[in-house]
Amino acid sequence: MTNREIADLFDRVADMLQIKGEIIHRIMAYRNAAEAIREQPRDLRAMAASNELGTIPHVGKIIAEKITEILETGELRFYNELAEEIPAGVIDMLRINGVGPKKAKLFWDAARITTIESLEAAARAGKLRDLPGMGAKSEAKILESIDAFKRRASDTRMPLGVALPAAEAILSRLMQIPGALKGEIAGSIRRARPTIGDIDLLIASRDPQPIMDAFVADESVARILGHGSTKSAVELQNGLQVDLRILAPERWGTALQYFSGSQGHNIRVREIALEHGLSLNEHALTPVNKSGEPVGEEILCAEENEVYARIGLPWIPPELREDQGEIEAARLGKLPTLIQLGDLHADLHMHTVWSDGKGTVREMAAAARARGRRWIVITDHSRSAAVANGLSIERLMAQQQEIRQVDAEFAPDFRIFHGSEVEIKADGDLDFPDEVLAQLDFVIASLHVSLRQPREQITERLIRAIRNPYIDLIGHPRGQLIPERDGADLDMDAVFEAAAASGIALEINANPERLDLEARYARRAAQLGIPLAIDSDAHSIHNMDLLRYGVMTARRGWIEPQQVINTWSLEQFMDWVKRRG
DNA sequence: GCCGTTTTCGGCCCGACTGTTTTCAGTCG
Repeated sequence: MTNREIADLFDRVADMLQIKGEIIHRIMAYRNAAEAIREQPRDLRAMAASNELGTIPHVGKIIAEKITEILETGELRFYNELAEEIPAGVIDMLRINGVGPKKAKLFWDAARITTIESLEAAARAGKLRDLPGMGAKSEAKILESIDAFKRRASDTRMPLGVALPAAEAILSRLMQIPGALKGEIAGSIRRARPTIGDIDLLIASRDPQPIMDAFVADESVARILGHGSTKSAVELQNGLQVDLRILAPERWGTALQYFSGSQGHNIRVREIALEHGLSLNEHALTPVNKSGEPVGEEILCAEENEVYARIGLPWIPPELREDQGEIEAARLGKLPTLIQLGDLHADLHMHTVWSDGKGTVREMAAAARARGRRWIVITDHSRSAAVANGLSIERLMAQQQEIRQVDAEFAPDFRIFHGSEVEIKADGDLDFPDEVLAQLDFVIASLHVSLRQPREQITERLIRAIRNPYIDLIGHPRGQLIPERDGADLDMDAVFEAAAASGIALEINANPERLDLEARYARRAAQLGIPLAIDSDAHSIHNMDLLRYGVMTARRGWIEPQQVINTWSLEQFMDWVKRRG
């Protein structure tokens, strides 16, 4: 089983324990462990072999034993026993908005309802309203939620690349309204999660009503879900839910801290606040005694850094707030200095009209220069990428002539180098022979085909490319597409080991459909000393603006500027390429 | 079930909203 499957299994255990009415802290222990396993970049199998499962946060002796059992037998007896007791459909009901463990158990016990379908039938027949704690309104709400559940194709989350521009557009319209003092996108967008469940907007104002009214009347709104004076929620045409909260500017700091999450991070922060005798919520810090009763005046925080400062911590960048070690690092004064967009001097991966791009070499160069880059590498597709109009060796050499010519026009302030995104073919061979690669300034190798090969085969295929001294960078190493395609089944420990040994760089592809390497792998790679590159993979001049998503992903992966080769000086970069051969 | 800047036992974040209730339980984030 993969890490993700094991994490899902523990979440399922938590669901079942919740329906059984187990104490919440035991349930949270399973949920915390599941989340930590999902974020773990190393294979649990390898960690189990070297007795390292206990180093994963929220994994103690008992859960480590359960992981070992799953790895050895392919199943978990504890889960099987629970599954025999509780019908699968009862767990499914938890996915209906408004149905939690208590309601699910009630429907099961009192009405013999064990599927979403029979829940819907019972609601339509008016049979739910008479159950204890239920009424006609609750029944109608459940029907509405089942409809909404069926409308959502699955548990689809929106790619960051769709959610962020939508959020920016709405927020900028709202900020035009007089009385809107400050505005920020909070929630998982601010933390740069690659997929987004809903948009959280925050505005500081002393006159919320006109802003709220404008929000629910916004051109992108399809449906109003709630419309209060400090909090409203709408659904957009594209199905995304947007929450807007408006609060007084003197409470901005606590509110932004709270609404940025993550939940796990906030729990840790609030625990630390309590150690300082302070109870933290979105409104303020309040001095409390041991029993949690208020013993003093509210402490207001107008800025987020004041919240952290009051509890003895430096401000923590939102991209790190996942309870993945940022609290410990903050306590020790060891938070990373995260990379910023302005640190990037170069873009090392882009396409032109020579293959499947929309811009000419000259147009791409001018656009990159206008965006503050100092050099670029043109990396069109290689010959076997027929659908992408891949270049034959003859066309590659003709392209080199054009690139040298345009480079001469732009030099010395701006440089254009000649590269290629060489296909790693299904049999593991590279698409161009070494003597052709040797004539290029910088070479990327990428997987595009046969991504579903068995783990051993595809891992070996990638490692062969990594060991080729003419390859400088592996493009989008895992081949994932957001939100619909998982990455290849690669043994990432082996990939990283080979990369560290060869000195090759790995890409954080900035295209929001890729964001590959994703943050947890980028963090692991950087820890192992593997250089990274952040590239737009632009197929048009507009695509160059996607670079920011790569930077957001890198920040989420704790990446500092010097770990990324496109932050280096041109001399340093050329030295590095030359030393690679 | 996890965890330790008082602790290896006894804690474990905090509030808004909703609907059903006469003061609270359940759900959600």
